[in-house]
Amino acid sequence: MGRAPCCDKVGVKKGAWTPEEDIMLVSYVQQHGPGNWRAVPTNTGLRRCSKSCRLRWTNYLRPGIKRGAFTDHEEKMIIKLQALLGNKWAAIASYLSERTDNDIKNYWNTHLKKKLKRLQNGSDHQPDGSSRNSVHSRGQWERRLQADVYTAKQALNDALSLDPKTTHISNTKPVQTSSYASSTENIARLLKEWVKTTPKSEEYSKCSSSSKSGVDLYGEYEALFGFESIESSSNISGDFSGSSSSSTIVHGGSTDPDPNVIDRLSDLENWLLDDQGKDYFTDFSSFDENQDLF
DNA sequence: AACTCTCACAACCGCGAACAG
DNA sequence: ACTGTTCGCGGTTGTGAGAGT
Repeated sequence: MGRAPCCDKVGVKKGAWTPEEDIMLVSYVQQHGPGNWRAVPTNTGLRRCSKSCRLRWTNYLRPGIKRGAFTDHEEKMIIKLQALLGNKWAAIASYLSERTDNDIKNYWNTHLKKKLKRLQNGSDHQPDGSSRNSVHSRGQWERRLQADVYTAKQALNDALSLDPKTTHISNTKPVQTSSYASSTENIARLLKEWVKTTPKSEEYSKCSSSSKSGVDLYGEYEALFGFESIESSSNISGDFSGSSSSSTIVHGGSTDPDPNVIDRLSDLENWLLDDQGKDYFTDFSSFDENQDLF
């Protein structure tokens, strides 16, 4: 039998959300909390599909969402987690506080996928058949990566196979009405952006231009896979169990993480933050020959 | 200045899982 | 156990902005 549409397609508005719609949605969620999205359009008068309301809330209006350029550390986390988990964006997002799965997915598709492909193609480039990019070192690297991915997967499986009733991986904050108040910050930001006419920030410009004009391939690898400043990202290790969005890992509700679980996750966490990560990609020795790739 | 191309990101769509009756 | 509904996820598309010609 056919699947019932999530909403009546007739009269449903599509496209970009207006600040007025955002305010209507936020005020509704402040009152009733997120959930029962089916009822949102009728109760708010929004001429939007329930799915659209949920998406708008989870990706843009929800409190605690960080916008703007991804940091080096976030980039590295995404790369490693993607290698480990595949395109499980919600799961990856659970490790990156303040980022949404949609944000990460977009960033991967528009930046990281291309970046990695470029780097991979560059390393495969063997014009004379006797490139310094030896199959030997490449093979070593692949084996090391496979081994460590296996180890990390094992750690993840162990952690996830624990009894959910006693598993408190997350110290996700309990849902409180007051927590929605900070949505006003998101609204304020959206309103600000709505009327913004100023040029993009320096950081953003730097970020977007670097992908086109970068010339230091070695530096690119270092930047991608080095973890030189873990301290600067203390929220990852300190807030490791804190989740930003819904996830397959988070079991939610508790503010008292089980220390056993944290211990069992440590292999994975260590791998994610491991400084050795960059070594996988520095076995390639012909960076200087591939500068034209950028 | 006008046009085209490329990029980045917000939003949509369809599928499957989870849940309720 | 079955059926219908709702939700969440991942892939894909649409579109505006900026860069290039």
